[in-house]
Amino acid sequence: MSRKKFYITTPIYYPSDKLHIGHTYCTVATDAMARYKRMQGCDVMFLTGTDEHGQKIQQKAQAAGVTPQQYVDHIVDGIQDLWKLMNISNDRFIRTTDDYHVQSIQKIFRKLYEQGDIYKGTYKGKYCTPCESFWTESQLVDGKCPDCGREVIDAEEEAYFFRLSKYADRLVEYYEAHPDFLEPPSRLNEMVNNFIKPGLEDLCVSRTSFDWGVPVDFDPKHVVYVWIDALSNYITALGYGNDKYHDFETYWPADVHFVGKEIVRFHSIIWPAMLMALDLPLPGKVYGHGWLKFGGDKMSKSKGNVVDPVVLVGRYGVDALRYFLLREFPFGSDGNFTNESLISRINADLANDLGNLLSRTVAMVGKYFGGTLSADRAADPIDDELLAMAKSLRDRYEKQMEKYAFQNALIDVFQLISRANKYIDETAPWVLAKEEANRPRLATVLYHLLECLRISATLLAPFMPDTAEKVRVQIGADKEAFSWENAAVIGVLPAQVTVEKGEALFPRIDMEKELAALAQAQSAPKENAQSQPEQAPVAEPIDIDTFAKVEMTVCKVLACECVPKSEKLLKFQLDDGSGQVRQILSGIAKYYRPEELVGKTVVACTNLPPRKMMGQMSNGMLLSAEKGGELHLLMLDDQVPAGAKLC
RNA sequence: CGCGGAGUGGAGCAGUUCGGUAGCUCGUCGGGCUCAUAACCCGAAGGUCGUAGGUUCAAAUCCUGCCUCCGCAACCA
Repeated sequence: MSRKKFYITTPIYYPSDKLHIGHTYCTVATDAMARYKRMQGCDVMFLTGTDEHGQKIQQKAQAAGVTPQQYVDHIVDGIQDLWKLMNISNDRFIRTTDDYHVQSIQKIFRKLYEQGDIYKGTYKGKYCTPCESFWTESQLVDGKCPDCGREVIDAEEEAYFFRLSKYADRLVEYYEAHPDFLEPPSRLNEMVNNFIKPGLEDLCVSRTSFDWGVPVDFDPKHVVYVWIDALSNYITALGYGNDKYHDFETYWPADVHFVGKEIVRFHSIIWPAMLMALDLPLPGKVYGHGWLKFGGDKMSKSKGNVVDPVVLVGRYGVDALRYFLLREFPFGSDGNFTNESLISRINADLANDLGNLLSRTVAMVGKYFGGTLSADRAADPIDDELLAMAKSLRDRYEKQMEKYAFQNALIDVFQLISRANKYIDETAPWVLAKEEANRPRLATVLYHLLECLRISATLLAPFMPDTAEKVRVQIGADKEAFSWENAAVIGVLPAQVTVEKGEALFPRIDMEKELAALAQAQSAPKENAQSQPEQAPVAEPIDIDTFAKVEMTVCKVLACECVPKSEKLLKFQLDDGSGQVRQILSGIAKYYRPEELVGKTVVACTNLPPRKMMGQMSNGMLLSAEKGGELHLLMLDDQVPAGAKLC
């Protein structure tokens, strides 16, 4: 009988920047799942990789003065280092710049073209020749280019399209027949309501505006756009359309794609439609996990609240971070990352409960038996509850893992750990140790504790591989004792087991000290750690002439009102000293109420091209100052006259 | 009426599918123990489950209205 296969993937990440904790989260979850399936005896294929093409990379490389290939090579090195650091056990790592992938993409593209699922069409739009930009009808301002205000002409750009619309009905049928295809279920509603119901449009799958991509081999001025290039990685990495690998038959379809919720749409609509077109089976499941926020805010570079996994691993170790990520947050929903919660998890669960249980158990075997348990036993009814819990843990854990409920699986394991700590109190080994006659009973109690540690550590191994190994060594178990089968059995360790006292698994952390240290480590720019070519200077230096081009005019606020249906915009009528009323829209509705601004003296940049927002014209930009989420409109003394120029 | 998620003891969450004594972790207070990483164990205080109605013998759970918060999309020049 052949082993059951299990194929699991992460998204392929876009190496235009350093990866952060969100990518780490997804990859760690995938890794835990892969390790769990391996432990169960499955033939696992765990794939991750990088999506390296596209305009953004090309631009970044150009800015850094290197070739796109050099640029991505450098970043990908960093990503692979990060996965090594995080103890990620991926079986394969695909780069969309790998030859075999490129070759496959060309074949896929050609096949779809030849069978009519891809057709050559035209992207119609308005073209502004000086700006070399395409605009849609709705983007135009007064029928003119929104950037420069000049005339635009009708123009067409040649492009290839994928007949996505053709598959809309089949997709809906598929969702109905496989309600588990996309999880959590709320995400499916979102997809159907937002994208399928309004009608699917054919998808533009090639570009001519940049060339860092896979060329269409029969029409080389086009490059294949991200949809086909990136999504196909899940099959090209198995050898579909190439000779590099030969296990497509073995592993496809994937059992599950783990993806962030921002790319659920691509994986639940475009990817299945592509597979239908290729006449291939669809993946078993797409799981859209949530995002990690930081202190309630979305993480973003500009807010400076990006959590760097490397810093955390350096301070607390890989396993602590891996555990925290999967224990603290329900996999399907957004989670709020805070340094406090991280430290408190480590202290409460890993140091106090697990680490301390190991430490006290091993210490007692040492103290009372010289490190090797004697073989005599004496059972007691008080053991029953603990043992029942230990024996049944594996099945409860399995149920949660099969649902990708990592959080609940870990909670189950720690219930046993807690119960074992309580068992020590109930049995009071230090009392038993006082009378020689109690030795069999004492040995029994300690043996039970060691067995609970063995079972717990076995089941924790997918989450904390290194820690499980440390526990194994300390409790004197051999590797076979840590098998999936043994995790549901009591009595696996030899009766006369010999323990080996070791270091504390997780030293307790001083919360206050660490918070201070972390705040510093995370806010201080890591100048030396930044070896990336993309490190741009904080601001590009400009000369005085460039600066002088900016016209800043003092204006009086004549009127100010909210823009209907807009959360952010306020509409200003301003006296700029010209005698004409100038209208400017500004995204500061969150910070000011319109009536409080009337009559104020403000500064506007007045030589920006006009721009349309929410259907209204804006002729310039009001100056304000922002830091750390606070914003203040620049206001001058009311004696400054309207029309005065800043210089 | 753009789409979606969430409101449960001081904090963070589970429970809502298929109504039936409101649960977990942290924190606080009191007690116990000494094997252990000032750890562990027990107990207590603390919630009319956002709000107003409705269905029901019974609602955190089902239905309706409303309020608040948070994402996404269109607007942050």
